[in-house]
Amino acid sequence: MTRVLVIDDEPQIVRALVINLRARKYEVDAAHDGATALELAAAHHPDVVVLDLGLPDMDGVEVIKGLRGWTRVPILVLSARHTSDEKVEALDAGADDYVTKPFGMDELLARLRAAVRRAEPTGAGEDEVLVETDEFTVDLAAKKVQKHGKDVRLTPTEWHLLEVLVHNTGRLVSQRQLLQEVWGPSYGTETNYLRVYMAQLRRKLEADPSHPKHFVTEPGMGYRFER
Amino acid sequence: MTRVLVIDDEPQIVRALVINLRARKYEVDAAHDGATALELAAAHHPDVVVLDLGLPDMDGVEVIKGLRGWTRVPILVLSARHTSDEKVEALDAGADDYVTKPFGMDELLARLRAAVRRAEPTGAGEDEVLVETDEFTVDLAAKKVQKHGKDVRLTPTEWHLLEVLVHNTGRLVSQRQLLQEVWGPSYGTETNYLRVYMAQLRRKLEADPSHPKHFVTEPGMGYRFER
DNA sequence: CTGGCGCGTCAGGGTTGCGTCAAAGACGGT
DNA sequence: ACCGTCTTTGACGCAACCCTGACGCGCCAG
Repeated sequence: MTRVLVIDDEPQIVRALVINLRARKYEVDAAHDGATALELAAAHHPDVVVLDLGLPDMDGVEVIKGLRGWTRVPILVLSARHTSDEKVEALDAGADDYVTKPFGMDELLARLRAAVRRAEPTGAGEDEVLVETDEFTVDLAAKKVQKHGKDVRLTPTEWHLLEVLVHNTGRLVSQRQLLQEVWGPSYGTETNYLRVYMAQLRRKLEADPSHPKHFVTEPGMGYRFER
Repeated sequence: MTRVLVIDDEPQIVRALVINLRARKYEVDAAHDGATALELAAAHHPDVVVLDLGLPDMDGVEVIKGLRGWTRVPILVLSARHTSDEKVEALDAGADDYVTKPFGMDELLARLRAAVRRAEPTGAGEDEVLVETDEFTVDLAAKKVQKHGKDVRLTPTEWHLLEVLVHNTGRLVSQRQLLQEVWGPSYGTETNYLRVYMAQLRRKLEADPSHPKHFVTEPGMGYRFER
């Protein structure tokens, strides 16, 4: 059974979607704001997400990024905005499709089927949501890190950096790529940022920060996360 | 480089698409009817297809089915028809997205990026990026070298040199080419650099550095990497 | 035999890059 | 408006890397 997560703050839209989806034998969760949506997604691992960009608590694009931090689940965006910019922004943030309101239910369902269909066969190669080392654990979905069972507090930038590194476990990530993914495309040479934040990550996570086992420096090239 | 196949019978639309795509460094093929489209797709294996449903020789949906018979390449449908039925039919036939004309070029390009992005593999089913010899292995994706199972640390220049040689496994690479690829286009005669760094590579990777088996010198010409 | 050429090896010095610390600046919440 | 947290920026020491020059060896031609 296909699990759908519907995120929208307008009750009548949610109701219409839920009714139609349930009638077609989908399993449906609903959230009316971004925070609970991210929680639900982490807890239930839906097969597809329907997301309204106009949420009360946070920007819809932030929800997309939050999901894309740990999963490749198809995201179908709903929005009342017709402007090209909004669409481009959402799609480039990681959305798979963009439907403007008002929408035809038939079309939405067809787009949903298309999104689920192309995700299916890839579903076998599951992404690791929980990455463990001998001394700490990274939960990409819950955005939580534990060291010897105790929660570790990371700042947003620290987390983002960790996320990129863990996504490429074992692979070398160039300093340029790290800077552009964490700080934005206009960065690329500010390697001092990396030095500072790598030091903080190591101080918080490594057993011996001055002799890192998991956050390895490859001088002149980049950094590598080793399990 | 990403290969795009554009299928449309209206010359001005094809021209607009081709110009925009080429400007963004896509490799573009164009077909103006379904039959040649299917041929081109089979011959060139595009990474994404942009398909106008209104073709002179056959129904666009037939083109979709024809493609879906053997490939999962993302298909982005263009159409002047706004009716829900048409969209549903195309999407259920196997299309990935449906854009109605007139369309905004920005939006189309964003949808194209989204389609290409999700088709990209992550991590697992990768290309052949592992080169093995009897004594060491080179992982081009992770930028990692192991000798008898133990990691070997290479400096950036050493790695870069190795990369060029491995990319041309079995072929002779001229000293000029090596110098220009590793040190930059203004170099070409500083063969002493090569001597020093080849020696270091051999010392780190060869079983008997003074009698190299894999990093072969072709006197006066260049070097060759043999598996 | 001898000189020249190309290649391999080695070691020293200038330079770059990294880790660390500290402090100033920006931001958000109370 | 104040305060705490996070981010940015600068300075410094140290290690590693890159370049360079010198030397030895083998090969070939004169």
